[in-house]
Amino acid sequence: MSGLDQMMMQQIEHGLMQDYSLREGVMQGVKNIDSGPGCAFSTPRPRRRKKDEEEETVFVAAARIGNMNSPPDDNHTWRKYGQKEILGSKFPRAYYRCTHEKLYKCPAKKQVQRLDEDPYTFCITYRSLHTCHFFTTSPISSTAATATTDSHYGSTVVNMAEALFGNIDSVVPFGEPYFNYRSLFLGSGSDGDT
DNA sequence: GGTATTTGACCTGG
DNA sequence: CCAGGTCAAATACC
Repeated sequence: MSGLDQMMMQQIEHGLMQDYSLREGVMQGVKNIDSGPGCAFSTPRPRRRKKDEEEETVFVAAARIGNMNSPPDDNHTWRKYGQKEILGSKFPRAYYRCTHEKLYKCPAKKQVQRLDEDPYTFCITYRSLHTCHFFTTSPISSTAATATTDSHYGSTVVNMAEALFGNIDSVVPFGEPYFNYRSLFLGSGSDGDT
């Protein structure tokens, strides 16, 4: 098994995330949710919630030029699977899942909530870890992937390796300039904005 | 025709 | 019971 590899991936992804987060000027706050009470599987719908999953809340400010209507994209493709209006927020919260969730069993999910205080700022909460780290359309995993005969993926793996080794700039073309980010926490009430 | 997105309903947790 | 989260069906766009 490539458990080590997976772990490495996670670390790398984390680093990468921080990397691009810094690029965009993002304030990052990681909150690990840990609940003790275990849930029995008696329910007909084992919809697990509050596990030892990792939750990363990232505040990112989108540019006020054009794409402010949509949150900045990371190195993954997301498919919106729901939207709900959150109490206390003027804007609805969007729920996204990895596009390749079914292909690569990528449990990665993210919630995008626009701050009512700053419509230009998005509160993106990343949940779970990505099994598909880069390449929105190409799979990862050297040979673990189902496609082993497709030489097309060969270059992908190489690129990935380069990305992992620090050549991320080559594979992560951030063409969207984000600026003007504000780190504000709603609910704190300690913000003397007058 | 296929895929992604949209909207409502349903379910779970607090 | 309320709020939040997820799924499913329908629709729009590619």
